Amino acid sequence: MSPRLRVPRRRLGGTPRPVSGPTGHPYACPHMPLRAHLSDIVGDAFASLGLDRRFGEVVPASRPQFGDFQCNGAMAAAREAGRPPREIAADVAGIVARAPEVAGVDVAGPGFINITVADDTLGNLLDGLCADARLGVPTVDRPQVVVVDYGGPNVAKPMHVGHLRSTIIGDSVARIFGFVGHRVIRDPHFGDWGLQMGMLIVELERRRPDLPYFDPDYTGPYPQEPPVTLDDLQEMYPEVAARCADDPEWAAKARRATVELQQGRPGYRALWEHMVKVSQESQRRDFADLGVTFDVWYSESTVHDRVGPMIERLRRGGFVEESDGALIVRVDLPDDTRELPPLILVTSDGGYLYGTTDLATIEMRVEDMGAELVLYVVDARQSDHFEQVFRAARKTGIAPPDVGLEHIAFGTMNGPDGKPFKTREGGVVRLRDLIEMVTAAADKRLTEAEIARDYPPEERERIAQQVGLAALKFGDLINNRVSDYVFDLERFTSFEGKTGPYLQYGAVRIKSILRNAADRGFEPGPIVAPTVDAERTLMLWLTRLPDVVTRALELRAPNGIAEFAYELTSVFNRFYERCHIIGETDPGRRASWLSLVRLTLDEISLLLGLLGIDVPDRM
RNA sequence: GCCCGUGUAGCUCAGGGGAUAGAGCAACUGCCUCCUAAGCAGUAGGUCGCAGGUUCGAAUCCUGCCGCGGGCGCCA
Repeated sequence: MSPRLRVPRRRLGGTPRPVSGPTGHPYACPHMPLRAHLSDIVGDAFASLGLDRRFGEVVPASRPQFGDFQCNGAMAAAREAGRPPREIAADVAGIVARAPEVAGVDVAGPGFINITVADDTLGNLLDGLCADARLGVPTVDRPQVVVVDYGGPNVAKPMHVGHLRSTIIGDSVARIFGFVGHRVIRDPHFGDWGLQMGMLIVELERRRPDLPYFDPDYTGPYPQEPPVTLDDLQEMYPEVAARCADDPEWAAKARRATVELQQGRPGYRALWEHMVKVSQESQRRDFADLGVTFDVWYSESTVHDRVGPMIERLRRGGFVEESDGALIVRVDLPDDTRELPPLILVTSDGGYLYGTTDLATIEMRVEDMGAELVLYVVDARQSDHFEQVFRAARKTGIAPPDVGLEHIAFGTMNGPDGKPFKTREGGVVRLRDLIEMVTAAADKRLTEAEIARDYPPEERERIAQQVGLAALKFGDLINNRVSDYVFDLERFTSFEGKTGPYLQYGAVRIKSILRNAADRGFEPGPIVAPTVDAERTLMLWLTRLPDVVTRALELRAPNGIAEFAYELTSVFNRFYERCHIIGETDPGRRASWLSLVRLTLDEISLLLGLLGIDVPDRM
């Protein structure tokens, strides 16, 4: 079983309510997309034969030589109708052929209904799209407050390639939700309250026992200057983590320090503030360089003050029990086919775990932020954790039934050996280094391109950044979200073929055409019926945007958008080769083409925008 | 052991009931007196892990098996 991605559905056998929020999306729809319109026409035909109109569902043709769209409903309807599918198809085709939007209908094979759209319908439709700022994409009729939790930086842990996926996918998902009209709140949800803090405290104490943070009797003000740099922290963390793994005594020390920090020991709190600040400064810079922004910068510690009352309320509600000295919420269900451990609220030594803060964070998001849907863009390996947290939130009423909680899981970035990616030295690749590598590669390519010779240095630099980031983001987003994939630096620094720069290049070509046209005084005009195959194909593809965005929204997955953006660009490039716009002597056709390519530019820009990728003016 | 994910061209990956399974890279052949060649056109490359089942139709859904990755009470 287990398909990869599909429209969210009930995932928990026997869970009283689905984890997902309502995902139905009746749209307030100003421009009926072409495919939906044809489905209506064909659906009417089925209905007039006394059959379910849903058999009329039309999809883009799988074999373009037979038509623009196809309907496979006749085969499906055959049993119900008690008639041969080809007969049904022929009847439907006869009716559909009368529609003015339809230029031709054929029945093929066992009962495929192939539809060719009328050229003037296509021209009119595209001309209408030019006037629509949303390019045909409807907004949801019931906007929701959607919290997107992504990025996942932790104190002291440098951002590495693992953070890339969460950051880029989360950013794109947030953009998609925002574009269709939801009110999106982006929150990186810093990890600043867990055991890693205790580890860092005891490690620093081991190295610098003289510092006042560790003296319980010290009362005076603590130093303003941070006692550690980010480099110190990043060097300390792996060392102490390894020691705690080997030595139970150190692990116990770290847990004790964590509890004392959480309980407010002044020296630890002062130290903690320094460590948080030092880490965040660098991480904000990384996010900024990726072009990724957040609306709030909350963290685990943000909800610390509500943890106590929350636990008290859960205790009174009878949701909590004690087990081996810890306070837990049981989340297993009678018909589970596996063992799901309870959520631990308070450890046996009095500390809070990230499940505790996650639960309190849901409470905050619901009560204070008005969240109706929360999306957690986090590594698939944490799916059990979210299952526990979501079940606990449902069971305790912290998440009301109409609030959606979804784990937007993604696969691991592996090395060539199929294991999570590591450098040759065994370390992780830092995000910062990765950004620099792709930028350098883009700069190199720019040097090779003659056209960039006379660009001002600042523009060159900006182009190199935009192109490098495009390669990086597209290289990740083109992958299916839940699949693991192999990290290949060559792919991220390659600018040919199915890459981000290929899309930017297509868009840049259009900008160049539009500039050249303007220089010659050529104005865009009404889009008219196509006269060339490549032009017609481009038009057809341009009508597909709404379906693509809708599907990406439903799946919470950007790769369909990346895929379509590539295909659209590819279709444009064929048109570009075939039809020379500036050289076109028929003024009406030239004006139509100018509008067509401008529309193409708008669509590519929109799609790239949803992926978090900018388009330079030239490259 | 139980649970989750995954297996498609030499490589990296799309596609998840519909016609002859796609793309990029790598290989090979062409195309810059013409809007940017980061491009375009073409050739070659596949028992969709294996075996059953459901269906008019299966890479896609179901069952079993095999390989790989991951998770499984006080880490995040």
